[in-house]
Amino acid sequence: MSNSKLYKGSLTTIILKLLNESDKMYGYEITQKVKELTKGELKITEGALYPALHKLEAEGLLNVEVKKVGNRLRKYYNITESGTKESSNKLNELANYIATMQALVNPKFSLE
Amino acid sequence: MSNSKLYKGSLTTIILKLLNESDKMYGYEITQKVKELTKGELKITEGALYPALHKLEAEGLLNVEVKKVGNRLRKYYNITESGTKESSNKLNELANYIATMQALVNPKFSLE
DNA sequence: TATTATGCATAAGAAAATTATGTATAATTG
DNA sequence: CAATTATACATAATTTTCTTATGCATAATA
Repeated sequence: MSNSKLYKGSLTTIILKLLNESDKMYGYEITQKVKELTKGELKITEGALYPALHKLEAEGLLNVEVKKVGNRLRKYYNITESGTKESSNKLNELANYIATMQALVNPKFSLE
Repeated sequence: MSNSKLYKGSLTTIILKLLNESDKMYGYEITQKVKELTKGELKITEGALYPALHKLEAEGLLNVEVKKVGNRLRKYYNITESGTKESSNKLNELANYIATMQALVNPKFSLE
């Protein structure tokens, strides 16, 4: 299977990219950052985000550290070495997907 | 709900776009056209394509016409008026999604 | 003659989201 | 000061959309 798949896993890419750029982030912070960067265009729902974070942690791409801030808990995630590699893979996949879709939709962007 | 969703329905967009540009196409032809335009990057599977075509027809976005070619059947689909409108919507959604992802992934492409 | 290409289809299962809840604390607003 | 909104986590039920597997049949090619 050498061909790329139809892209449907944007969320993982977003999470890995953001965590690859910052020291650590917690879930709620990610939702706010995405809202800010996309001017409200994209809203990460909690029902999607938290399971995704748990999965990435289980796969060893993220580490988690619980911190008590005031009287509330925060789970800070930071990216692991293999998470960094996967982040790079996912970003390449995304760039490839975008190029592919542009070739389909706009003949001007034909693939070489 | 004014915000765009995470993009996961590329196939419908592809089908509507191709049919909006040609008089009529049949399923197998669509798979080949996509393969050609994307230099093999994207392969539409039949398990995804045929149900998608049936759904678009049920929604009134496509019309179907069965033709016998040689000794075999082909189902030619052509786009309806509302299909053309939906095609335009889907293409806008896609362009918007791409811009959003680029803003997330590459700060250079910040949304104005 | 066997494999590959053409042409349709559906069913089972997986993946990844939405929507709906639930719990709890902190801050703001009327 | 009471009610709402924001912060912060979580899970369950459901839906959507895909992959993989299978089935049937004809035409072309090796």
